[in-house]
Amino acid sequence: MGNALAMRLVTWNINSLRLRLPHLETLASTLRPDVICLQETKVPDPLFPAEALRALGYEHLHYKGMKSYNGVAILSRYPLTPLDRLPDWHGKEDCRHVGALVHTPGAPVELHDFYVPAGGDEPDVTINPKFAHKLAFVEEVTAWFKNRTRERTILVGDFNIAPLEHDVWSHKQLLKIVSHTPPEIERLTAWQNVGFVDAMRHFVPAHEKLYTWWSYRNRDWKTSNRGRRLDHVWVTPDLVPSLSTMTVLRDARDWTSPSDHVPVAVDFTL
DNA sequence: ATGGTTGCCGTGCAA
Repeated sequence: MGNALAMRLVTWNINSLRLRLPHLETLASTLRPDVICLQETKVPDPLFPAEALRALGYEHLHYKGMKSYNGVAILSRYPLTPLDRLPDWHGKEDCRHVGALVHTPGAPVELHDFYVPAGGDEPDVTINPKFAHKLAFVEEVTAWFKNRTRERTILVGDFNIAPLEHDVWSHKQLLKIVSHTPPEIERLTAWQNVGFVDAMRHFVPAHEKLYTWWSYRNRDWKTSNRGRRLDHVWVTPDLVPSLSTMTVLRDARDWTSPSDHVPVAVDFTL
């Protein structure tokens, strides 16, 4: 970005960092983000392609990954101070959260990158432990943020919950589908109400459809357009005046061998 | 109501 006191932030569930490294290069050269938060990197730390990312201009890297599943990463042109001592959510070492102070040309901002559990297919905690895990994860994260100072903080990631009626293609048909059920939405809303503002909906009114994910299982994602907004950018209220633009990079869903999620970019004047 | 596809790997599992 031209403005020295600005930051372009992208969040993207890349669904395998190593497979889609060429797409990340495209993203880096076209949007030129200052900071990129990735989810589902699916790469153990010793195999993380750090050199390739540094070559793209992301000198500062903070990541936590494992074999085959999950994995999150922050790539930054600005120096990072990783937040160590983040909780081990739900007693699992499953690489769903990293955080760092980002030393922008303005004052530092605290950035959290989350990959919330998808929760399986059955929205019933008594028969589906993955759904129970998802609800418990959000509850634990909510309780943790209640005890922190909540200023100059940004939360992004694949939250795997589409909370608003127009965050899904059919509110009525998805009410019993994991990602849009009332217990998930209640918990996500409680988390947000700890002290965050939905930055995407700051730009796009609640009555307009807004999606970031289209299933692989639709032959023609664009025609059927059965999308959901699973990816989010939240900011503390003090950062709302610094929100400048927001872009959902819908075109990325048509890239060769795409992720099922598309990148979301937000520009700040910090 | 069901099945649809993808990535990880080398089989089913998770999404």
